[in-house]
Amino acid sequence: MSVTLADVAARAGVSAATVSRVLNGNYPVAGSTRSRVLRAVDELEYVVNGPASALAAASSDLVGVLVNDIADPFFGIMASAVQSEIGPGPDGAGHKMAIVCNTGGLPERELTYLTLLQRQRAAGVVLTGGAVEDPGHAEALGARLRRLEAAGAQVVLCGRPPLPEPGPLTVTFDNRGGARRLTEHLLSLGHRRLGYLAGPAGRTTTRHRLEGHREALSAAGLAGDAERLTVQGAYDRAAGYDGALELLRRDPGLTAILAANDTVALGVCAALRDRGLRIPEDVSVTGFDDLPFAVDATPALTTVRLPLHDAAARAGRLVLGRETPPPGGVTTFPTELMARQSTAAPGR
Amino acid sequence: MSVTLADVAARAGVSAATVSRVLNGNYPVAGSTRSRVLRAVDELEYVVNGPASALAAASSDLVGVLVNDIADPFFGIMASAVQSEIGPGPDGAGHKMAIVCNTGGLPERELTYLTLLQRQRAAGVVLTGGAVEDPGHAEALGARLRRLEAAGAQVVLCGRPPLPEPGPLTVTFDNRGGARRLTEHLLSLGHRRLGYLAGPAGRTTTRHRLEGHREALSAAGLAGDAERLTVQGAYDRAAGYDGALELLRRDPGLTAILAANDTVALGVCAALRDRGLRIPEDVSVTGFDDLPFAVDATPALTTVRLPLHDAAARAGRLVLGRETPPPGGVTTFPTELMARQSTAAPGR
DNA sequence: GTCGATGTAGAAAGCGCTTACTTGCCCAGG
DNA sequence: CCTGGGCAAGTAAGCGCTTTCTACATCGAC
Repeated sequence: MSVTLADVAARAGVSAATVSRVLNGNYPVAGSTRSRVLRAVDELEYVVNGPASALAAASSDLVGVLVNDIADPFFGIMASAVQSEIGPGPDGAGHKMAIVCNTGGLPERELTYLTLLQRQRAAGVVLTGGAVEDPGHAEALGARLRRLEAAGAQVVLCGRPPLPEPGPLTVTFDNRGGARRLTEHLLSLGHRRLGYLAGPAGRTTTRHRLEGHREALSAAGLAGDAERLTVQGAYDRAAGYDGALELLRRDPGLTAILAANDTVALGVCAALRDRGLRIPEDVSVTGFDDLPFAVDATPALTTVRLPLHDAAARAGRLVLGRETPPPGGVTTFPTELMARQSTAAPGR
Repeated sequence: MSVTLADVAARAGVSAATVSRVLNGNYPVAGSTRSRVLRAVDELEYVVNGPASALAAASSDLVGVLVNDIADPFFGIMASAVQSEIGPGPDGAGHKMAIVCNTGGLPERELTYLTLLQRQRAAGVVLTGGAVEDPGHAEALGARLRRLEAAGAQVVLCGRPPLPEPGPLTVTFDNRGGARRLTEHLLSLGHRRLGYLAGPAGRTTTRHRLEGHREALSAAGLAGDAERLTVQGAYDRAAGYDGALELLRRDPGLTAILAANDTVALGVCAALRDRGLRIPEDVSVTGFDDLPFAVDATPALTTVRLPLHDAAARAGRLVLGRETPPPGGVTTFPTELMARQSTAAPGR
């Protein structure tokens, strides 16, 4: 039915072992034999049986990439970067493929997918996105990751904080510093009444950004207001819309709103506009992440750039063992303030 | 080292065959035996060896999803929809996983990935995005798809036109009708000098949208202008920016620009703004696709909504054989005009 | 009381590859 | 001229599952 190694071997007049060695290139084969085999492969249109080779070699060409939501460019960019590191390059070489798993941010789903990846005998797994801060889940997750590693998979966390030692390799962002600088930027413009839309509760990303924000406020002697003007919500547009209205209710005179991310910021802008408030004249708005659309918003969003592509590419290299990890296994990427037109000195 | 079927069988006091049958549930097993086996599975934390089972069963739990660029929400939305159909549901059941392949729109890469998917013995493949209209590539692609199908994979095209009979199952959009209605909308507002940014040459999506556009122009007796005011370009923001400037050069008095898609439209808006032109007072702008950010643009983009999620979900069901295809195998989804604030009667 | 269904479980033969081990060969050194 | 080392290729034993075929009860029916 389908062409096998043995067929190729027969055609080339060699043994199956030799064909395998030519194909895997990890054993000396004479030049003439090699070319005879390759010709036979070509003529028969032979395609390796991946499962068979994974079974025999006890490891597959598959790398799992866990994301909260692949439709969100935040994760799409990271998935794309991982894939371009592990997949076939411009030369067509490289056989690894990415299994993208949409967890929807749900802890159980995360565990389910990790088991499925172990079942596929994945060569590695990249976990992107912030982690859920539930002790129970953290433990279950840690156990699952250890089992994966025991099964021979390389685990890399990307964009989430390191797990307690000895945890998996980690590539993360300085969320806290970014949030601090963003807040300092607004403070330096003269803002004193800042609303903060914090993102979903119980996630590390949310907490780190909030900490950075409060750090800056405390340094400016505004710690008291922080509690009152912080609203939790999802990482989506609707949360931004509703959250902005809620903040205005709590303090109709606030002059700036920091959104949990760029998408939330869009919702904030829509709400402010519907309320007849101008940006930035009446209220300054900031995002976070610097996704491609941030620069196209009107006004262009002041935000914090995360080097999503670079970080995920590095995660991709680490998962393949193509890059040596730093001592401790944790790489933290800096974040950068992108001051644009959605922030200005308070005008009211 | 790792727990196998045999270990589970030993622990449950049954044969490996029985364990396999319990796990696959396609053969009668007595209730008491079944529960003994499941307990053993639990106690030993047994995880099926996917490659081994794929080898023995001659088909894996993997479904390939080819996209041009996973970082683009257009594809992200489709990938997400496919995944939610095939992957583990809310109940945790379902074992299929999606291998997302970024082709970058490159024909060779497309072929490379299809071979890789065949190598993985993928149960199915969903090809999204417009096809390249090169006869050579079309043939190579057709051959590759036939080989995949011969190898037992179910192939589904999603968002690209059907291949000549007997081609694979297809789910597609009425791009032409959408473009026609969009153009009619502008014509009915009174526009007579319309610029068109057509997207990359040699792709079916580009051609179909262009045809719809010209259809409407011809019906209005404006066929002559069409040629002159059409500019080809990429599907990105920069193409929109440059294209808009080029169109203004060709006809400084044009009153509307139709962009190849929403992302391109953002570039158009930026260029117009830089030129000091107001939207829609001076120039109306339209997008295509109705991606989430379209409604957040300022002004909100008039565009054509493609039911990306529904179409891709259907593709996901078709690829698993969970939905019976219509006779002929082609489903065309309608598109819908979303008239928003970026279009208005010409004001100059 | 015997016989064919019927329902449940086991035995064993692969699935197509990888890889440790073995073999055969050629050539340099004694 | 013989021998030992090194290279290239072959042999064959699995890898962990699925599935066909077989075995054996149990059971209702004649």
